[in-house]
Formats: sequence, C-alpha cells, structure tokens
Amino acid sequence: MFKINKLTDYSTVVMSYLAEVPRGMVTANDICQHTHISLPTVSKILKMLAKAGLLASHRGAAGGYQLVRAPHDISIAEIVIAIEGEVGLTECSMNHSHCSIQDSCHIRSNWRLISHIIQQTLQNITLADLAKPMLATDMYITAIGAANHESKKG
Amino acid sequence: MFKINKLTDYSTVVMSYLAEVPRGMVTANDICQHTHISLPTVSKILKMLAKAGLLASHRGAAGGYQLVRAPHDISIAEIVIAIEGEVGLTECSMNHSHCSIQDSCHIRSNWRLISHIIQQTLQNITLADLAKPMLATDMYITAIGAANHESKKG
DNA sequence: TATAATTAGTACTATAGCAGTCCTATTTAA
DNA sequence: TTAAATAGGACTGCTATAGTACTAATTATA
Repeated sequence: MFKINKLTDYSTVVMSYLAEVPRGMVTANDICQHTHISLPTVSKILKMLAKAGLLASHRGAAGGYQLVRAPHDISIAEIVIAIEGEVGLTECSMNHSHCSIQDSCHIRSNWRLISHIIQQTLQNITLADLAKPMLATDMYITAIGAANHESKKG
Repeated sequence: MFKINKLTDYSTVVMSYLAEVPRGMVTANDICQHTHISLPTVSKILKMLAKAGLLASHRGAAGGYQLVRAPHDISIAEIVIAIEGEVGLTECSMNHSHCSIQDSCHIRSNWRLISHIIQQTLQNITLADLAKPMLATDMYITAIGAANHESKKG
C-alpha cells in the first residue's frame, strides 16, 4: 500500500542536496556524483522538477539548476506532484443508475476526501523537515489541523 | 500521486455491500449482480479478502461469504492491505557508504514515518464510516492523534 | 448417493505505467 | 567558435495490475 515511486524517492534526495548546497547553480553532473544516482535519471528528474516550477534552470556553460524557494517553503506534496502528477483517484467505475440505489457514490466521495487529507498532510511537511534526523511529532497535529479545517470549508 | 487501486476501490464497494446486507451468507454471484462488477473480478477480490481474514467463507451449496466483524470494527487500512499488501516503501537505493556522508538516510527514515502516519490515518477510518454520506471531520483529529501518539512511542 | 451450487487455487494474457537510457536541438559563457 | 549545459523527445525493457479461465475441492439437499 502506498508505495513511494522510485523517481519520487530520488527527487527528495536530489532536492535535499540542492537545499544544502549554498552556492547558486548546480549541474546535473555534480548532483549525479554526489547522490550516486545515474546521470540520465538525475537529468530526467531535474527536468521534471524544473517544469513543475520547483527549480530554476539555466542553460549553457556555467548553467545548472537552483531551488526557486527556500527549503522550508517547499512542501513534499509539491515534489510528489511534480513527479507523479496530481491526485489520480480511480474514476467512478460504477454505472450511475446504480449509484442512486446504493451508497457506492458516498464511498467514492469519501475516498476523495481521504485522499485530500493525505495530500494535506504532505503539504505541511517541507523539504527542510525531511532532511532532519527525525520529523517533529507536533508537525502532524499542524498538518491535520489544516486538513481538518479544509474539509470543514469544502 | 497516491492513486487508489481499482481492485481496492472495488473491494470497498463489495465490503460495503456485505456490511449493509443483514442476512448471513452472500454468494459471489449475488454481489456481482448488486455491484455490477464482473463475476471473475468479484470472485478474485472475495478470495483475497477471505485469505486476509476479513471475510469468512463457506463452500458448497448455500455457501458464500460473510463479514467476520462488524463494519465499525473493520478499518480501511485492513482492506487496502488485504488487496495491496503491506506498506512497501522503496528499499534504500543509495549505497550505505554514502549514507554516512550525507543525510539521505534521514530522508528515507522520514519517508517511512510519513508512510506510517498515512497508514495510521486509514486505520482509524472504518468500513462503517466509508458508507456515510460524509466522513465526520473530527475523525481526522482522532486519527492523527493516534498516529502522533504512535510516533512518540516508536 | 447423486447432483448442483459454491468456493479454492492457480495459471494465463493483455495492457499500462514505471524506470532507465540515448540522441539531437538549443542555449550561453568564455 | 567552442565547449558546457539544459530541453525535449523517442525508445526499450521490466514489472505490476486487471481481468479471465479452468480445474479441484467442498457441501447442502433432493
């Protein structure tokens, strides 16, 4: 259940490396050497992250990649979405004539809600948090408080 | 991100149907007709759920399937695990000589923690909750409270 | 006891998505 | 002009999922 994508996993490592390097531009090659992830894969990930707006890229000699925001301003959810895309709940697999009879549509909307809660949780954990020795436990309370607030609104 | 398995989705529908039917045994054929999921697929799901201990099965004529516990005593996590298996975080993809240099292992253990939190959340939502028109919002607080408590222990 | 109903178990196929690589075009500092 | 980079596809192999089919085992009941 809830397997984490290999590429997503790599991405957090890559982003984390970018976070701890003070100097501006870092090349794909440099990241490859420091993270021991193969160059083509690193390159692929960097392109995706840049396309998602999490990284700024600069072409040509002395080019490279760079975080656009501070690590504590980048959520894990953003990284996951950059690699895996938005929340992709299975489309309603029941025919709707049946939905009115039974409450399978409730099930589905509740799944959507659960999925939303999970996303909210990830939205409240930042890149800066991820590199810490241990995630602060009170972070979850914050995350859930926000998620709960969301679900009351919508 | 966090796509829900089709089979898992089906399973919640099947389990939900079993939950609302008062009489004891229900056959795969009956479930097929009421949920409009194909018989082979329903059959497959039922076998998995039975193997996981969520359903009791009875062979032969007048046989069928039955919930072993009350709907409010069956968590969504149990259903997900029955179909998708346990939490399958990606194994450490870095070589360990590198782990000591950088904090990529922190990242990975934190991912494990996040994954655990998500599982805890699902563990506190029951089959009975899922069929409700709308999940109670205070449920999340409970779920997270428990998860938070867990993470403090271990 | 014979029969029909029913689950158990396994094997199989097709499809889709993921992971990983490679090639060419484009950009840009020196 | 050249070398160093990223951008953008295209491509392959692998794996997991979804769905189906078949045979064996079990059991209530006529």
